[in-house]
Amino acid sequence: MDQIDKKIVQELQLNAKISMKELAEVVHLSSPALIERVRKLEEQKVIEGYHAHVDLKKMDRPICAIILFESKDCKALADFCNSHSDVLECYRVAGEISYIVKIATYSVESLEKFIDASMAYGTPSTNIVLSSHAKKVIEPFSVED
Amino acid sequence: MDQIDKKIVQELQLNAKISMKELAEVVHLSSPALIERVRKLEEQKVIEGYHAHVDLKKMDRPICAIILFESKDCKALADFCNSHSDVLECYRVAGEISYIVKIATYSVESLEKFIDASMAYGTPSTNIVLSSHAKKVIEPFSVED
DNA sequence: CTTGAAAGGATCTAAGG
DNA sequence: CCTTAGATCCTTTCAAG
Repeated sequence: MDQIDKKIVQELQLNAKISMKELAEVVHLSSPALIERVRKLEEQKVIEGYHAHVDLKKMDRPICAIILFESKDCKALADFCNSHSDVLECYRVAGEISYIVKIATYSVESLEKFIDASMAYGTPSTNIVLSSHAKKVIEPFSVED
Repeated sequence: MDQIDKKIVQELQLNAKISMKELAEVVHLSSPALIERVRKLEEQKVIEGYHAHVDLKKMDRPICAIILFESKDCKALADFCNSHSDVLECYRVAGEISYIVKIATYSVESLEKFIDASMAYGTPSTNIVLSSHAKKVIEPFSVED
């Protein structure tokens, strides 16, 4: 991962659909050289994939919550979460809290329904998201950080 | 958003780089019809963008943590988080906890450094992520949920 | 790695249902 | 709002240096 690879990864994080020709110009490389680098980044799985991002509100999921769980049976909780369409992300964590889940749902009613269902697997503590910000470009860790 | 649009969004979430020709075949539509639908989904901002996903470990960020903050000055905390390269996501939430931040960093030492720096803006409670799962395809909310 | 040329696709347009 | 067919344009690949 030299500086050029970093720039390539950065650009593809911002815009996965940029053409190889245009990206080649951005990093001052010829198309064949650029394409070979991108191929290697994909092969090494530095780049895991290319995905469209959707607006949760437009998907009728205006309510977002982060739920902290204390649970004795993380496996059962994980299975519940993975099979529930409201769940976007789940994290097994070390500490007093054992599971953290991010959900997006339709209404306060559907949120209540989720919480009630989840209580079979642990003790939820629900935090409604008021606003959020997610980084589009993740940079390789460097010592300046 | 009819059934075809849902399928289009689903496929583009899985693979942003699928060609319009191939996607047209998947949804049993002609290329021009498919392209027009995709254009509208982009224009309506149902699809917000297309991004490459990277492997955090390959970016020298093997340690992931979710940090819960109690803070009196959320603005200052938000500014700190938005300017720090370790921070991937941050959420302003309602409740006892006021801020939830997801970070990815290089080492226990760099984690400590982050926590120490963050303590100027609030009281952090750090949860190290042991394992995680994120949904690739977000479906529109439907009554069956 | 670069350049340039050739091949193969993809997208766009136009005409028609 | 859709389809088909044709034309154009662009990207990628290949060969040579």
